[in-house]
Amino acid sequence: MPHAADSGRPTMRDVAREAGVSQSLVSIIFRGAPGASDATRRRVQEVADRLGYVRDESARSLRSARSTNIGVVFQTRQPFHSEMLDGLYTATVGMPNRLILSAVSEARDEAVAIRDLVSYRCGALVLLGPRMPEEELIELGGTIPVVSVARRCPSAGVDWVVSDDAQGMGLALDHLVRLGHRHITFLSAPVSPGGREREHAFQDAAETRGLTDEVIIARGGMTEAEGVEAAERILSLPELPSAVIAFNDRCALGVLDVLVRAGVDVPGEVSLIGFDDSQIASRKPILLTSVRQDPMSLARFAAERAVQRMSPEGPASEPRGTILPVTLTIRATTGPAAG
Amino acid sequence: MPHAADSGRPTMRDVAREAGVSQSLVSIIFRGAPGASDATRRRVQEVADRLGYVRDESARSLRSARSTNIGVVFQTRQPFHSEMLDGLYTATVGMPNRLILSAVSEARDEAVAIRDLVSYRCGALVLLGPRMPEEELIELGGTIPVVSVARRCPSAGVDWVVSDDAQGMGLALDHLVRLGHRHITFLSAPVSPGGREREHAFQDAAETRGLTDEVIIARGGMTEAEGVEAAERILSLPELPSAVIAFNDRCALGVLDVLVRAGVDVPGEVSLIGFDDSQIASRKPILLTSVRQDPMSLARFAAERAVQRMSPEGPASEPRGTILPVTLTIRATTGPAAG
DNA sequence: CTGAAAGCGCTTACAG
DNA sequence: CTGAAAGCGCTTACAG
Repeated sequence: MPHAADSGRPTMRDVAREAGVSQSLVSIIFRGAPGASDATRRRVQEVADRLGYVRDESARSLRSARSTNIGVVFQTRQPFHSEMLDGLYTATVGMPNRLILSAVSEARDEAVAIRDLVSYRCGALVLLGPRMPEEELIELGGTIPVVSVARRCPSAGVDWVVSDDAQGMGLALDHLVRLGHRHITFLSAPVSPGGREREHAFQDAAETRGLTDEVIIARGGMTEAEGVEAAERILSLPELPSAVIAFNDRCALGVLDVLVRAGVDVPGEVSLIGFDDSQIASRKPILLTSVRQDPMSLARFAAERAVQRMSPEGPASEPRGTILPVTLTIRATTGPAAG
Repeated sequence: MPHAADSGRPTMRDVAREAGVSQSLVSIIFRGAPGASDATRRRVQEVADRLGYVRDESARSLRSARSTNIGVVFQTRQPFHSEMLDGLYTATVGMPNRLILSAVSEARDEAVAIRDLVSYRCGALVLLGPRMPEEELIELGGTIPVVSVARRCPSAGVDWVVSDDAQGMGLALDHLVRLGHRHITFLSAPVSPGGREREHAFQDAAETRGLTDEVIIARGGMTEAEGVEAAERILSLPELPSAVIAFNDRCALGVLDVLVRAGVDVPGEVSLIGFDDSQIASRKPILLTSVRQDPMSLARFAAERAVQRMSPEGPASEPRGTILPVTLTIRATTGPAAG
């Protein structure tokens, strides 16, 4: 009387029967475990393909002693998150670990996204730019291995990987100073993940270079719209800064749009630098000079660390925080200071 | 000797023991099935929350007679897909159906993305702008209920939902004609999902309005970069068209960037219309006139149809294709024809 | 390699 | 409501 879960999908049992082997052997083959000859592997694989067999992930995951799934929380509408997703998929090609995605969007907050991943037996979580309070992040890290990407976490229980904002700011400022700029405005986004760090990095870098009095920190943001507003405020000033560093590329794009339309020559009158070096930065005719955070490296690191933490042999205690180097991609929005 | 799957996560059994009820009852409560008083529901829920219980989705999904999971294939780097993801999450709030995401990216093709969803026991698939050959799409539809979004499929075995391109083109052309435009260029993207339909819609709409001789179909594309190239070709012509309709907003943005920088007055010299009315279209200072495809409506329809097809009582045969109406959002890139 | 077995955490009927 | 039971499709050890 029980059920009729019969979706018609073939099971391992079907493959085994059809190939004339035991079900255990099929399992061995699909897990890539030792215990089958190459010839048998090929034959069974062929039968499976012919039947259209797809291993049931729910059953595998339920029965497995260790979970090897990596849960990924990302935000829709964040192009940089999309690039990191690409990187995560690339980084896990050929690995037995599967990526389980969970999006944060208007109708779905981070807590729900995380709970969903837990319910799918993820062995570790990769959180892209998590926005939850720090206490919650730390608490979560006590439950399950967590890798926070693009946000630091001062706890021994949470791994994190960020780009080197201090280095990035140094590169940006050195580039500008070399071009003769001194009146430089940084458009900050203190409420975003990693926003405070980037602001401090700017302050420190300016100080080190003796620019403290000539430098301004102004309200920016992490979206194009906020960049637009910031640019409008800048245009209303009695004097334009000679260079602007934006919190990220999206903000820089908003600024650029407004400046170009206002007839401001970029970089003739104002130089502009973004952060991320996202796909759009390299696009003609934008050609934005930008501090390059490599989404691929961030993703690869996050995936590797997640896998390490899941495995029993993994390093249980090791530096939890990692800072990846950045580079400056110089394009067409920076040039010699006017005058 | 079996395993040590003990992740420490509490199970239904733990909740039952702690709450002093049977495991069956906890299951009833978590499924929202009848058979428990409100008071008991509250009490058990409290215990579950206290223990940090999260229902195991692998087990639920494995044991359930019918799968209610909706698998979603989307493309990273497609902002419109992100908007539809938001819509899908919004549309499924409060429904028992869960969304399982699977991305198509550089390192991961559509076939792999789909296979992954099958392995997670999805009861139906929602494919955003599928790019596979039509035969494969039809074959897939024979295996599992499929809803193709933004691409038609002439088969009784596949549901699809698209925006009304014919209506959209009509709205766009009427708007332009009313403003006095006759020399109108359409930037096409024939290889993209739904690309051919949109091109035909333009041709038909132009014909209906007696514009056949004054209208041009040129190479466009679905990315900003292709829009940039198209705009550069347009600028090299002896005479500018009086209006341009782009395949989508991304293409239109590339065009707009180039025109603005070339000192072309938009809409003074050239009017510009996009398709999608994506978030970025409404952004200052872009303010792109665009044919509005509502991602929310597309998503809601896709989710509802997927649920219908999964349920045994669902309409087994009904119109499979649905065309949703569009609107024209008029902003700042369209104006009276010059002269 | 085979074969029989246990069991992951649930859902699902069923008798009380 | 309870309680005992079967079983989803796998993984995992174990004796042969």
